[in-house]
Amino acid sequence: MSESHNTSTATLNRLSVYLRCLRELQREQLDTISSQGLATRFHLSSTQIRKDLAQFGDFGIRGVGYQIDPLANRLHQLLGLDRKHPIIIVGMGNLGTALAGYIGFNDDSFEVVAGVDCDPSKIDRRRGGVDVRDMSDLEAVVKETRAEIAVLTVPAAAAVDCYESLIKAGIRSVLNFAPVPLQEKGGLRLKQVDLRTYLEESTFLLDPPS
Amino acid sequence: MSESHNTSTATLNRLSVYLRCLRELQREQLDTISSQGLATRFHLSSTQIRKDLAQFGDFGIRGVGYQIDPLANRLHQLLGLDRKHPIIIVGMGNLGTALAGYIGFNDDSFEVVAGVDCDPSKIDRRRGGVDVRDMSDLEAVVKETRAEIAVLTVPAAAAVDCYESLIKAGIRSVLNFAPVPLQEKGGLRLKQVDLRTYLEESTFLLDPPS
DNA sequence: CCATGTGAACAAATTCACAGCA
DNA sequence: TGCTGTGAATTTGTTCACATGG
Repeated sequence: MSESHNTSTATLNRLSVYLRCLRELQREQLDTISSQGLATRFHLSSTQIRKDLAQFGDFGIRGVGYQIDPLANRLHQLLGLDRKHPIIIVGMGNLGTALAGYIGFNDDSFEVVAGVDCDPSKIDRRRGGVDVRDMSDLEAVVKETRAEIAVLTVPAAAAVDCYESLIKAGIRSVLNFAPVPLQEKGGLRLKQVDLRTYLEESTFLLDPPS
Repeated sequence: MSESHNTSTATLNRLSVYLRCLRELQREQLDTISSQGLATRFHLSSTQIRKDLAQFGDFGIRGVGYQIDPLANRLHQLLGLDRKHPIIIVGMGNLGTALAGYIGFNDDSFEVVAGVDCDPSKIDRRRGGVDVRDMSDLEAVVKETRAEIAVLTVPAAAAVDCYESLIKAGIRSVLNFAPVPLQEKGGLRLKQVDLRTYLEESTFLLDPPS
């Protein structure tokens, strides 16, 4: 019902999940689904589904549930997936190259438009299906490709500098895979994807202390 | 001070970050640091640092701060990093191969002991520095290597089946990179690392609705 | 006197429970 | 009747403020 956007990250992540669930239901030719149906099918919480969705309008039909197609369309649009987002990969090592191939594969909302690196042996070649450009041309690459999102996959030692460069170049959102905590600043969105932390979370929980 | 483990994921992730910060301070030959010092240096919250650390004992010295070496050692131990954790990679495509090289690089707490895949052209070769074994030998591989943690990097369509197999094979913790919501069950730890969701979070926030 | 450790206040997120509509 | 949408209750997490101890 509300129109202002103070949606939490947690809610946002769930919207993304809901959309994926709906896509699956669409493949099964279903027409409507109740919050309870979604919940049991995909191990979610029905109340939470209703709360999350109600933030953006009254989609549901009481006594019936949600119409899958319109709801999926609305989520698609809400998440900004109705236009193509150009992405650059910063650091075309193995991980960067793998992600370049991974993102945008079978997807028409995201496109990896370039990689950048500072290793001369990689520059001006194709890797992972994208052209690799010189890191020192970053600003030009961003301008040229209108990239909004950067995936940061450089070694830890280079992460802070690269991050600063990305800000200067006008990137608006960064997914950081380097195990270095960067700080969100200005209007820039930052998401830390920290494999090391995830593994350490596991090992703590595997045999908890005392 | 408490001895029972009901530590939240959020706290756990922060412990991992604290340890990394302490490592940096160690490289700078520092001896002690106050919660305030840590906070301003690394853009954290001093109160939260104290609350988080106090859960595991009284490490700090009032009026002084924390002794870096003992605290780092304790966190290292708490996080289970004082022994080596064998990891298998399930799905040795580009992403799996890249992660195989990435994890365990320069690290003595984690070791990738094998990859598994069902593509015959990959099986029994080395990729990303590890031996690739046949997915159908999973149980044997897990037994042999005593792997506790699995990194799941198979295509979406295969994720659920592979996950089930991992449970059967006795894996205790899974890091899932496939864009498929799996459900945590039994004593098994599950962590979703969903690139797609992260990107969609970005695009929502880049131009929020209405 | 300074910085920790912590109870108490506050804020955020989740779950409950039910009124109201198709 | 069945399921949504939502206030109210609860749980969880964070911040404040200060008593306590080196």
